[in-house]
Amino acid sequence: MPELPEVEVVRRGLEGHVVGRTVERVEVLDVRSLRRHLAGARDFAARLEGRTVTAARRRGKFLWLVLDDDTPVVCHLGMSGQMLVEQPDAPREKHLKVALDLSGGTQLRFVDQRIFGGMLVSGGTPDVPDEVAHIALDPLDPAFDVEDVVRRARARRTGVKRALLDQTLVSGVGNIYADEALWRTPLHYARATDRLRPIDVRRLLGHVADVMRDALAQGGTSFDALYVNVNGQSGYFDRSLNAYGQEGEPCARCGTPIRRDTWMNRSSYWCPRCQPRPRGANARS
DNA sequence: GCTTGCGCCTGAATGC
DNA sequence: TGCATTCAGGCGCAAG
Repeated sequence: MPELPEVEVVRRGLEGHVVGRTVERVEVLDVRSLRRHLAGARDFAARLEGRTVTAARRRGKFLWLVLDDDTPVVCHLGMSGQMLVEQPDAPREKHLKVALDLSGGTQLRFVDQRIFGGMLVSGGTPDVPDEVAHIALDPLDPAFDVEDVVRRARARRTGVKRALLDQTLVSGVGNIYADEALWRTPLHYARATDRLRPIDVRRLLGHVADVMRDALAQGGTSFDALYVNVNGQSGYFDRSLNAYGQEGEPCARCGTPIRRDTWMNRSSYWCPRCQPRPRGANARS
């Protein structure tokens, strides 16, 4: 699934291959991918056709193209979304949802098996589309304010992993990177945020940024790499995962088998020795 | 106002 | 073999 580094790789691909091109024709193959564009598929197409793409931007896992009338077109990849630039006559993917014919004879395709993602023409500004307004900055954003996040995290009465996954506190952190950053710090996922020391939160946020930067470095920045990544060869994270998906494997730090808990209808992986489970007031999951 | 949990989706993996 | 169930999880939204 696309995590923030993958979304950034996609953004760079769009910046290199889509910015400067004009949308000549829009084909919507599955309206469910436009369900958040309330005015419907026909309106979506009308708003894009004839417009030139001037920028590709990102905050957290939200991605948007800016058109030459300053309209942002928001794209979210959800769990399974892909953005591909291909020849118009290339074989169509099974889950192709939206195809944009671009000037210069290429086609931008939005492919999404599980339809958790989608596209929409947004209100708001090119810098902050409406759908992104409530999303916090991500740890790779130059304006990311660590001390502000430390303060706001400690003001909450919740568990530390819940806080990491809350997009209004810090954006771009998914289940995989939350577990990896907690392992690196190390902290148990159920530690109460209001009982953490500021230095612990600072360390945690530093590890979140490091995990993302490591993955971005591995993911490459070429469009070839983009193809590789979105085509499911996710060698991207696999090599460097210490916790996520490692149930039963020895912890790289202490050798204790990694545990897996069911948590919030998903999984949490943790080392029982390095990340001891908190008790009493220190726990909040 | 803040925190918590559900539902959206499909297909691979698993169970009977 | 074939059908049913489980699991994966980012996000918006409603309920607590």
